[in-house]
Amino acid sequence: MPTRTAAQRREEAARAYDAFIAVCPTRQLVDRISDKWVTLVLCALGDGPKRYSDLSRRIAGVSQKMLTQTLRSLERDGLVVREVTPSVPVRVDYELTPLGTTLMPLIAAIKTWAETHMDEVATSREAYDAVAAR
Amino acid sequence: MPTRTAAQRREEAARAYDAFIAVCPTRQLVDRISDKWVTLVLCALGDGPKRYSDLSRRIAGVSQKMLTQTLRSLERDGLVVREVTPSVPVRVDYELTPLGTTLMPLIAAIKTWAETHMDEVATSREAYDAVAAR
DNA sequence: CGGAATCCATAAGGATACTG
DNA sequence: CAGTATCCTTATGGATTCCG
Repeated sequence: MPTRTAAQRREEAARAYDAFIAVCPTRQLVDRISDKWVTLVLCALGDGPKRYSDLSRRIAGVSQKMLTQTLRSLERDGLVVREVTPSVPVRVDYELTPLGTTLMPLIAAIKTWAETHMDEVATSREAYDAVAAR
Repeated sequence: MPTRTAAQRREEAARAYDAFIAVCPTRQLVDRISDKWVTLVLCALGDGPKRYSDLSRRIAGVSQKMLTQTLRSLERDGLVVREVTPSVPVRVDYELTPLGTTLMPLIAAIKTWAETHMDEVATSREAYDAVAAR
């Protein structure tokens, strides 16, 4: 009889796998929200559908290339839907899918942590830099 | 004759964006956990202090350059502490600070979402790519 | 309006070699 | 052991131009 049960060994293996193998789902999700604009786009879509031009206006500083690229990847991941109205000129709306919506509480949690603790981080940075400057 | 040229409007947008970045703690946190290795390091430190060499072994695929760089930035942000034991050879341990520990539930939430929904994302990607291939 | 395609500067990051 | 320094390749992303 081993010192660890099969369940314990499985759990350890799963933890190791989940955390450190490149193909783990967590890694992929982190890569996803890592993108500079993904969070901002999801945030902008959080309170309802938006037109392409609305998004580009709301997310100041985004280039047309990056906005399109971000929207495409989100569409590919099934997090947003793209709806084209073939009028003249064309009208394109983007909307969160149900799956994309389930991601919003996560964004909210990140936001909450940030608003609660980022001042501590800022303080720590100043202290660190002050020492490094000497 | 417009009141402002396109260039002027772009410049204003960029300035507004900079201001937004400066005051937005969420943006800063996202930038932080966006880093490819930050989440993995925090995860590895989640169950106790680790030596430098332990970390580099546990986080398969990280180069020593990126590991050091990541640890430095986390130390600067006050999320981990670096403890040097001046033995021969040197021994360096890294440990989560209380502040760093408060970030763990967030990582856990991300992990949970990923494990719950990444298969849907994968399915969506396959469907999207299948259409694009035609 | 909502993109696609191209060009190009910069930054990120890996490999390697060396050090206290 | 725990880094630092350097080189060099690749990825990122902005600007610009053109199109249905």
